[in-house]
Amino acid sequence: MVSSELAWPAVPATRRSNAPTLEDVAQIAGVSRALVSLVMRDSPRVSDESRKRVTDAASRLGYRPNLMARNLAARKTMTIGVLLNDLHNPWFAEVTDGMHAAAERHGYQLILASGRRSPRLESRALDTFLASRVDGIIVAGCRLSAARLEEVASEVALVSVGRVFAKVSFGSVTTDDAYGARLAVQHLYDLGHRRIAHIDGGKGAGAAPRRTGYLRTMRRLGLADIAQVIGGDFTEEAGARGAERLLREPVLPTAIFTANDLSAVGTIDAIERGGLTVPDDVAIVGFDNTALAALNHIGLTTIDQPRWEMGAAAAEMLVEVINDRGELNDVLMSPSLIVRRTTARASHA
Amino acid sequence: MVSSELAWPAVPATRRSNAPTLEDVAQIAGVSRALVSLVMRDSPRVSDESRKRVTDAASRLGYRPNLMARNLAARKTMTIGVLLNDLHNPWFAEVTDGMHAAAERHGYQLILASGRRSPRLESRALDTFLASRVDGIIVAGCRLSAARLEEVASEVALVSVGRVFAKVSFGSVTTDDAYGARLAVQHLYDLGHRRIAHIDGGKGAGAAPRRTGYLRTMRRLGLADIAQVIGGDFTEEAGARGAERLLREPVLPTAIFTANDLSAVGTIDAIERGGLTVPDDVAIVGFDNTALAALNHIGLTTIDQPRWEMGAAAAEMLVEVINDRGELNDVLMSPSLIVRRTTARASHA
DNA sequence: CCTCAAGCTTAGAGCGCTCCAACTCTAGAC
DNA sequence: GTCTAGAGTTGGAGCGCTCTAAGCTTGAGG
Repeated sequence: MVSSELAWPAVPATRRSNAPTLEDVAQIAGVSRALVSLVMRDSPRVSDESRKRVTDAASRLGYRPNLMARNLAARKTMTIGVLLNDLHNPWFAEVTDGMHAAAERHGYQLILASGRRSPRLESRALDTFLASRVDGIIVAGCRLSAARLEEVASEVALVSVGRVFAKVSFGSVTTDDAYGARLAVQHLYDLGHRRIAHIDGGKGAGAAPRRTGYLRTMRRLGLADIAQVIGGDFTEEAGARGAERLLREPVLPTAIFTANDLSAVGTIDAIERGGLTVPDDVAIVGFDNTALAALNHIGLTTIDQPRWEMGAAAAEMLVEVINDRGELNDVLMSPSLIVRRTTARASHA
Repeated sequence: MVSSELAWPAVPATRRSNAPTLEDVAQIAGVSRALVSLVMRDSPRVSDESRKRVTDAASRLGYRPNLMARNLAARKTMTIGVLLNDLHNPWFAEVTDGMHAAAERHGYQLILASGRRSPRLESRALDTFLASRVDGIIVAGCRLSAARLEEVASEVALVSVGRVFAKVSFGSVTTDDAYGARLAVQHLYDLGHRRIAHIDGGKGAGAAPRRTGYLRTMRRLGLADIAQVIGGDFTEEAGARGAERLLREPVLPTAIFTANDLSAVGTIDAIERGGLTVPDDVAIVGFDNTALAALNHIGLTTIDQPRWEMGAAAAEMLVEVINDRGELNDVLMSPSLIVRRTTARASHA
């Protein structure tokens, strides 16, 4: 008892944690700290014998390099901070998968943070990334102002996915939403539809280009005079309200293009409640190709965004910039049409 | 030119990065490094005047504490690593929200990682957490073996959400799935249903207790002889197949309890394709109360898991343990019944 | 026998911060 | 006037790692 009490102060006050360090491994292996460091970093300039002694000692101790110490000393972290605006939206999941793949290929790690749909929290998460000295940042579906992002971009390379900003010093990867809208309208036109309405997404992300894409295509097809935009906000509710409003009009559209899949589901619901059938009485095209659209129960014709590829492209661009091998720019990716069961040839055609 | 060349070596070789440090702030403010450190950590033992000088200098320089250096020196990170098994599943989003709230309340940060449905990647993510010396780890819906998690738990406090493990040294927070199943069956029973079938989730997480909960409740209600479990796997497809199989039987169930919402949608779809209506011919109860169930278009009666609360409870428990104020144990949370439009009084009752 | 390059290994000076012991000042108690 | 108790501040020793420059072998070439 007494001996242990006496022994207590002998424990170096400078080592509280019991996690083994490089030093410990070096001591056991009978080599210098630097050599252990080289082995840990897979340096080729280490003899096989030394390597084995070190790895043996390390595994015996259960040694695990301390990333904070390593990154601090190496002055780089090999990690990319990814700010996801909303974990609830599966769009982000697939984009993130693409980023992971690209980052991995280049030896980078991803650390994720959720903005929880709040600009304030998003901003805070970015501060944490900066404080952690990540090598680059990707913001996905970010609600922050261009000014705030500029600020961040002045400290570290940054790429925005899913949202472009005019005249900024950071990169972006987005879908060509206007083109997607054109695909939707053209598809309906090809099926013989002429009276095609659009339930839009109001001020939501991507709503504007989808709306103008719709209008422009209608004009191009000579249908400008019967183009009809109903205000919405990307919710199921909005889709239903829009459809109800259309149902009250004297002459019904034969097809509706909604700003996203969720609204499309609301639209379908309202139309069926109104006693009409989809696609026979009214054809519907959504946007985003979410899991919802793919449900057999729904079978929604929609526009697919290359989410995975967008994530991969963003990470790829960022890595190139971090390594001074490229520069940031705005990448526009092409969406594609996914035909399912909510569209069919116009009945009067 | 020459002067700049001569000047080059004069730049201290010890400062490559241009990010300002504590030292820089101290110099500008005319105080010691220690004082700046105190101000940065909001210490109360700093005079107002010094505080102002320091904060002024800091903001002038755009100083931002280096988290790696801070955590290294402080021997703690005030962060909790959260391993999400699958970003695609919105279940994780809500659980994470709960964690965020609890962590925030205690001054902890969350860093997220995605296991992307792969045990190998999950394991790697845990290694990264350990290397980053997080103060605690929460694994959500983790597919890793108990042995592997034990290993991790031996290095840092760990809590599992959504999955219990027998006799382990880490905590868990899960839903009482058996009780949820009982709620579902009892609800149907109260509506007059007797012939209640179950389409299960096979070997999926939570499938077993839901199945046994169903069977036990049927027995308790004296319906053991007409209990019927159809094999499934949590997919829409499985729900449809199960329903089709039931439709081929001589005597139909008047109600079906499916292991999750997605299967329920498949079941509804198959039943309606079979010419029957929900809920008049067959009532359906799902499980999980996902966004899918809440869609107006679907209106699924289902069992709600207190996801947010589960996340919060997990983070809360972890923080208590980290601060030596509590211990890890297994928490079972109660689900509740959400009645929507896929259940109604049995027609023959 | 000396030289030298190649291959391995090491010492030591940081990285940017925290934390503790110690120091300097008042200002009030006696 | 001395003493003491804070309050405020500081130097310096780490935290665990990387990286540079230099050191030690060894064996081939001269």
